[in-house]
Amino acid sequence: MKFSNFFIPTLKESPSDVKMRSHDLMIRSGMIRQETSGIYSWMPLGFKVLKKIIDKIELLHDDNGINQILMPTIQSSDIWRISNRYDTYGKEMLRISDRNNKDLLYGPTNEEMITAIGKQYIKSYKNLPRKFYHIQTKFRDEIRPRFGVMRAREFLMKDAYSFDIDNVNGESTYCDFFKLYLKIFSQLGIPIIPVRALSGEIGGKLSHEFHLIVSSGESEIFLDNKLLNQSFGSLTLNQILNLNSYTDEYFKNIENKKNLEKFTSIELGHIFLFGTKYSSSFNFYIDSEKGKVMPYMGSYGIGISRIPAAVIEFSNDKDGIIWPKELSPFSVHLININIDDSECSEFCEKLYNEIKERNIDVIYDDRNERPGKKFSDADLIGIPLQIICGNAYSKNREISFLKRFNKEQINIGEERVMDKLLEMTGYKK
RNA sequence: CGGGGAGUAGCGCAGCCUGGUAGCGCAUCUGUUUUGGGAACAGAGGGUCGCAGGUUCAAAUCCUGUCUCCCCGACCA
Repeated sequence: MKFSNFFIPTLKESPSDVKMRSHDLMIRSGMIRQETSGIYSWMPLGFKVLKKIIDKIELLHDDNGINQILMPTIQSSDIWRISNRYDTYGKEMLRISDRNNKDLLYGPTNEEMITAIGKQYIKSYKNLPRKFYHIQTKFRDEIRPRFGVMRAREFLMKDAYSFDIDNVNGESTYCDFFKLYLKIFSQLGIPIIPVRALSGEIGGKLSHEFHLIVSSGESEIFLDNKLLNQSFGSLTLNQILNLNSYTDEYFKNIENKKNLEKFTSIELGHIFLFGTKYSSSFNFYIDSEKGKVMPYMGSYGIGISRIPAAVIEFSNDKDGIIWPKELSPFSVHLININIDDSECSEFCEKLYNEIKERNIDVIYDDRNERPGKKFSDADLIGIPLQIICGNAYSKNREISFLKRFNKEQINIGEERVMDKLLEMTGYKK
């Protein structure tokens, strides 16, 4: 992508009502634009990050036999009356009515709808287990939206739902999702901490949240700090249940509070095994070898649109964003300093095309701007590797490689540029 | 919902107290000179002063109402 053809409306000054670092940087780097309280447009750069996250999540869900569907944003009140949540969900639910005065709502979550879908099609235990997911906009009318997309009213969420024959199989599915979540966050470059949670409005007994620890986080979690450097990937269900980490709500109810340290964090994922709560209210039975049984269900959410903000909150410096390479909107930021020097520009064009041919996501700053503006935009946008072509090329045929995270800069002869690039972006060891 | 703050050019703000017909910085456009860390100079464009009503010869400014946004708190997959 050429910078001149990619709309990135960067700002020098921060909007006055912005309080959180990530919110400020998302606005100034032209990722998002506020439409009204808690509702945002995603501009090209922001949407590109979102798509990186979506792609990774889709890939890993598909790999695990979880079927992608797309449910509507608008739901009928009917199914919510069946679960009795139409009355209990409260003002967070945005209620609307159509021209015939039928009560509709903008979905805050989809347990009811997926249960109705399951009930219609799943008739036999031979159809279980069954897992679905969708990635869709949700709306929750938060009392006080804040911090940009961090606590938005309209937001993008991945929610998955599972159907199992009984509790044992349900727990096994739950355990699979637990591990899938660890894998997803790991592949997004996010050091995640799983914590035991209460299940709240959704209902049920088994629930975990997935948190990113940052000092500016809105959540509080309590954990044994030995867990900070632990990998959780190979845990059994029993080990998962005995993890010494808790949400603040859960923490209040536990007995042994020794060795638990408090951290502030951002919640990025939440999984529940709620059992027969909805299959029961929907009278959802299937035929099994033992006669009719109610399926055990679970739901599994990831706050997709919150992830970019959380990662920026976690990784930035005074000059801007520092993307981890896993979800950086581009892998390489090629900067042409001497746009008027034909040798320099020809080299950049050629290098740009070679990078693209290798399917490496590159942004090429070909704009007719002063070096200072190009550097500061590059730092603000935060691509992990900057490749700078300017005077050093004109004089010595050298190109500068600059690592965004520590600003370490080295010069490389032109013949070794591609090799070095592959090495530094991790495409070649 | 309680408490507080703010709406003036795309963004950041001044002007309001003490009424006289709107200004600064950044950004944008033109020209010249510049060009390895947000350039300099010269010029230009851009505003229903959130909205509605009232007071007045005259309202961004005073009064009333209203809408919106932000902050703190309570709340929250």
